[in-house]
Amino acid sequence: MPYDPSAFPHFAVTVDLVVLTVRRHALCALAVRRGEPPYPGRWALPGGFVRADEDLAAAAARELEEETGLRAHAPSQPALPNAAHLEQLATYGDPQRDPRMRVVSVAHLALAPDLPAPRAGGDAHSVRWAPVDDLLDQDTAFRHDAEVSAPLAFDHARILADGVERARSKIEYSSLATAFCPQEFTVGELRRVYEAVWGVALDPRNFHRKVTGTPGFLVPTGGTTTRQGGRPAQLFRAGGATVLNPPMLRPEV
Amino acid sequence: MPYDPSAFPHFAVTVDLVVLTVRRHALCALAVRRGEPPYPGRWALPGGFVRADEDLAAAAARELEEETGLRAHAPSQPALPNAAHLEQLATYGDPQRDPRMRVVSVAHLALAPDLPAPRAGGDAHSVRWAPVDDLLDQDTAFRHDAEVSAPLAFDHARILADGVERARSKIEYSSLATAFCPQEFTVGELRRVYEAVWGVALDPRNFHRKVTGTPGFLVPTGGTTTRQGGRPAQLFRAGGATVLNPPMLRPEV
DNA sequence: GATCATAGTCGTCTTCCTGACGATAATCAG
DNA sequence: CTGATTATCGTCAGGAAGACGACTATGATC
Repeated sequence: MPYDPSAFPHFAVTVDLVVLTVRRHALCALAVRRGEPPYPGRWALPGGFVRADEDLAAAAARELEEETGLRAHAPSQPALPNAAHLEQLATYGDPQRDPRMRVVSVAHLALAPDLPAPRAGGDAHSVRWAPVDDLLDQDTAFRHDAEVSAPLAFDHARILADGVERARSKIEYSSLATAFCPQEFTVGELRRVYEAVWGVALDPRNFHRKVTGTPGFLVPTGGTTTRQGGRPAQLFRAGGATVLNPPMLRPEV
Repeated sequence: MPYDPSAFPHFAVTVDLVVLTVRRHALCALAVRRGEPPYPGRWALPGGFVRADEDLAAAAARELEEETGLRAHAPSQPALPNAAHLEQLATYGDPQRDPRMRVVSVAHLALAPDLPAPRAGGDAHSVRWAPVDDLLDQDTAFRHDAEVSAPLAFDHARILADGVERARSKIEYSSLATAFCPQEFTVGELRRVYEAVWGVALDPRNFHRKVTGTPGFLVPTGGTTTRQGGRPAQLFRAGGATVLNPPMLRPEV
């Protein structure tokens, strides 16, 4: 096929990952500390170059596995152990976003259950889960937790904010919140996911009525657990339903 | 800034446009006929290469204006005449999607009011509005309208389908349907937009109650019109509200 | 000019869903 | 045994939506 390679500009293409999980009642994102310029020592989202013969989704899945050990699952394969939800988020291509060269980044959003510990690629201190509120808080100059005292590198604060907003809105009308839970979970655990992602308190009784009354959302496994304390709670798996109609309503204030 | 240009692969980056409008009770998309290989003679979405110093949104706005004369308006400037809603849709980067080379396409979605006629770049026959159902119908071999008898070039059928689905879902919970209307419009005209985009019939009385009862959605201009026949209808402009809560419900079947 | 078709607008009624919240059940820590 | 904690069921009032009747104001037709 004839074409003229000089007839159009060349770009580097990367994938960046917004990997979210819920830890200790807080929505957290995976952050890596940069070792090299630009922005050495600053925290950034994990990511990397797309390879010459690699699809965008494949590149995102590869980066996710390299950083966390998590496998991405396609919508068709819903219940692998250690599998995370992965979807494309948006693409960022401001000409000035990387001082080195023209880079277009295709950001992806991954939602994962709480993991024992982030698997560092090599240096255990170079990757961590950080509460998104800390990462996005611009006014961190006087925080005593120096680990997150500078804003994210590049335009990653913007990307993270977009990913968080996507997650917040998407759990309203889809069953995506179950992606934050282990394979078997209780209604209370699912409720705490909503509470952490939205930053609100939900009425346990109304929440229970809503999720157990939506056909196909939850299927009971028969087991119970007391891992949250209190009365034993029924265990559920995510049902086949992917859309939630009518949606879960996010409280106003 | 030191870097090694051979350390990562180079890509061509394009923007492709899904430009939607409502004409004669049908949801239509802008299609251009390709003159050169690959896929000569086939219909495709408008689009083109991103320039070396151009932001993605700017490239999409430039292509939109080149093809239609429409200006894109940012969310801050809601009511320019001849302005269309423009937003990023998704990015497509399958290594095989263009047989010539590795091309990553950042697709954008534009919603426009019905236009008098598509402004061709040069050849008036090379650009047209086509009903999306015709463009997406794979089984067009025996249609007598030969103009749309072949599937769209590249992966543009997939992109168009994604754009249509985005529009269909987004008018549920936002005031985006007004982007398909002229600056002043009636409740009935707005209802016909929903009916065309969703392909359903809506009850005029319930629709009227819903849209006029949602604060900030519509503001009356004081005028009336009989351009639809029948009793004169009040004219409205789009109000400041961008989200629709509770949403407009799309009928089940 | 009377009649009719068309489109717009206002109400009513029933049903469903939600938010608020009382009450009961089953565990663990002392 | 008592209290704290969490889970689960039930009740009630208010709001929103679907179904649909009724009326209004125009242009078209006879």
